[in-house]
Amino acid sequence: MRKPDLMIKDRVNNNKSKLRKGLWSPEEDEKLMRYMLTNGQGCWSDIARNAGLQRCGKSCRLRWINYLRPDLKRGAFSPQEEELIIHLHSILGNRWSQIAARLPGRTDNEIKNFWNSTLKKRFKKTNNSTPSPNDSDGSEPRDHVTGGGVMPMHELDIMNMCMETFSSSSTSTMQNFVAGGGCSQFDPFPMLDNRYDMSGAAAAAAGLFNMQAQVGTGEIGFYGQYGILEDNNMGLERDLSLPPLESRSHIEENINARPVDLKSNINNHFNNGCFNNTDQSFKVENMFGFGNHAQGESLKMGEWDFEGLMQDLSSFPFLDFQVE
DNA sequence: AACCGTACCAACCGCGTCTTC
DNA sequence: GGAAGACGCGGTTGGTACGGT
Repeated sequence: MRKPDLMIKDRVNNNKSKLRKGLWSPEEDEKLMRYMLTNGQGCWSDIARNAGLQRCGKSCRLRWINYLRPDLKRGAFSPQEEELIIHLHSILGNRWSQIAARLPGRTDNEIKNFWNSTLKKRFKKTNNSTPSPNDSDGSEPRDHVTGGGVMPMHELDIMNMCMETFSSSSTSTMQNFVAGGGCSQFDPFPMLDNRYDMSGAAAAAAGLFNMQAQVGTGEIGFYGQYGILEDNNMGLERDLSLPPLESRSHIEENINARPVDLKSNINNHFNNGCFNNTDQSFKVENMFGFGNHAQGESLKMGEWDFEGLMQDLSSFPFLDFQVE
């Protein structure tokens, strides 16, 4: 993208509003990063002001969510992630945030871009048809196939993939998953929450920072998130209809890309127990993100069909680990 | 080497929803 | 109850990278 020094023009253009637009400079990134790590998330317009950024809160929010968040996974989508995106899109349509919620470390923007730039074209080429019936505009989920008969090939692939994924983990894995939450006394990433935390027994066994929970490589990751959908032990059935968002399993590799001081800051923070998955005092609300999406609230607009949807999803063979 | 077209992606914009006063 | 501000989402834009000619 544009080099920071080429943004002078932008700066000049935006003198009137005093608010910068365009690409973020490394200095701005660092300011925002520092502020978020020190103060945590709050009102975005306050964050923008207090962090000394001449940006609107909206811009700060976007930058944080799409780029600075330590748990973001960068790089190409794995074939398994592609499959999952295709599958979820066939069900959810262009509800990128909901799709992203099931792909650890991926943002809605990233998935949206990937869909529009890659998958859409690929399907046009190979199929002369759309990747999913939603592709036409995607705003409305189609009737999904679980009740209806023919299962598209990619869904069979996903089933196979997930069966492999859980062939050695199944129920106990998911119980561990649910029981293995982290703690959070100070969380600079309230939006991320510990709900993403701990991709199951693998995490419990290996420890977060040693675990390379590569999404789509067979470790428990995003598929596992479905696993808590019907875990009634927590009495959270309804809330669990919105499974966890991203895991933090890629924090370390992202941290490594940060300036040293920030890196140590983050490490200190996490080592101080926030991701200590042996902490038995974990909070349910942290684990499941009551701070945000799944706040135990009523379904919001646009989620009206989601519960039923997920119920249908639970009928997928590859989700059988839930009820074994 | 220069040009062109395409792919990719960061960021903005507009709108709907939620929250607060 | 209504207005204002904040937030979140999806669509779109615009710039850079890259490959082909």
